[in-house]
Amino acid sequence: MKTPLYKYYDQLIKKLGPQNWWPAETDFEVIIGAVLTQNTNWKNVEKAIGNLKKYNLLDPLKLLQIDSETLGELIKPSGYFNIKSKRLKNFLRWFNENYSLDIDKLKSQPLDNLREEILSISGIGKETADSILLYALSKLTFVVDAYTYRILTRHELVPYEIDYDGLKNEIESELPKDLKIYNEFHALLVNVGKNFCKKSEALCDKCPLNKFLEGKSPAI
DNA sequence: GACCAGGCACATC
DNA sequence: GATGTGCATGGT
Repeated sequence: MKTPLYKYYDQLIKKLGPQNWWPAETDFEVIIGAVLTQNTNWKNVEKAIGNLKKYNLLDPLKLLQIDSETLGELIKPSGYFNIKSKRLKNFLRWFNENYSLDIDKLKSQPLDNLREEILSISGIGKETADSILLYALSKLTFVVDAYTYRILTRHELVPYEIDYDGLKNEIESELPKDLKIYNEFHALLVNVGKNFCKKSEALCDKCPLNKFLEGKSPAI
């Protein structure tokens, strides 16, 4: 017997198909994107990452070496560029001092220790940390974000009072412990959040799955 | 011009 | 422990 959240995942993947996240060419690019997309439209992040690629700077050592002001200019399109420049520098210094800028060394660490370590970096909160862990390092941890909360509360799949850890635990306990499912479910929720379940709309009226979930139409 | 976008740290009560 | 605020560009 599948849980309600697992059923919801099934409906989304059947309707929308695999999202094949994260949209990046390398694991390191995932990490940079995870910081740059904090409270920011992904299109703006793409412009910023495009600037880094243009100057061949999407590389841990090169980004560690350039000064914060130059980095800020390059990532300006993603917004909050001064603070994000510092946050990237914080990560890169930690990455260099503890793992010699070697992403394979990061991947070899156990999830719980690594999550604690990454969360201790100033500027890396829970969502950014979990995004890095899941999408760059292939660790089994679910990524909660504003879309996750909005969609699942509006569908009454979780209570409105739930917080980040509560939502994360609820989803992880109701889904199979499977990297592909964690990967796809989060990406599907972002898709639904962007295209159907918008903030300005009180209800997800346009969501193709809403009527089914309310039991008012046959299964899709 | 208002509102929104794949948060986070910090101040204040 | 909850709540408020600054950070900033670019699209709708």
